[in-house]
Amino acid sequence: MKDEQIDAVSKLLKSMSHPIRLKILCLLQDQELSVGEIRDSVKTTNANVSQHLNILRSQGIIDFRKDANFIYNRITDKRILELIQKMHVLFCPDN
Amino acid sequence: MKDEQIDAVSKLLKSMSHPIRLKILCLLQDQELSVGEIRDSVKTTNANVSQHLNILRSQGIIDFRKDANFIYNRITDKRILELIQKMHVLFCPDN
DNA sequence: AAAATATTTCACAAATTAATTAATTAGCCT
DNA sequence: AGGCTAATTAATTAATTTGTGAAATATTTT
Repeated sequence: MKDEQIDAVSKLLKSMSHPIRLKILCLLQDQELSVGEIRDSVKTTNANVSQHLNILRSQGIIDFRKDANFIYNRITDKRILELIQKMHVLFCPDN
Repeated sequence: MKDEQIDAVSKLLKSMSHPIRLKILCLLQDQELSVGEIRDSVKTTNANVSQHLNILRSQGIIDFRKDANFIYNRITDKRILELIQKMHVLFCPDN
């Protein structure tokens, strides 16, 4: 890896390396979820989820669509899906 | 992933997500290197490399052996090797 | 034993990250 | 329009991370 790539990938990893954000990504693996649904799953405040979502959005990892006054989030980058699957295989062999 | 696994994996990712540490891991993919060799490659101070190595060691990602007054470092966890390879395929398709 | 080399440890300042609360925006419904 | 719900933004504070330089440790060499 070249230095630029190192920088880009480390930023990506950093944005995935917070437990709340990693959990969000896991939840979004196979479904889209609203901010409120995510908030309930990760058990924190609305504002906190919103901020974490923003970090993932600014990295281009997730995208959202608006429906009424709900915002549905989903993973846009297929490479992230692959990476999460790989981590699952490597580090969570049972289940 | 269960919550405990989420926590464990996010710690792992966090330790890999600093550019210096990611570069160290890339360098150690196929060879063992002394602290000084790593210092030259990543262009920082000895103390800084030493501290980053400690973070990787305490995560069980790398190990070292002593030879004279050199310390040679290598990756111990094969899963880390696989993960790095996957990231390389996904995010650095050319080269 | 002293000097030199390789690495680590320590203490500190600067920068970044994270959670919390309150305020704000946006869209729906009656 | 006014009230309600969903989500975001902003400001503040606490905690963590990072890099640096100096001192310490360990081993080799002279």
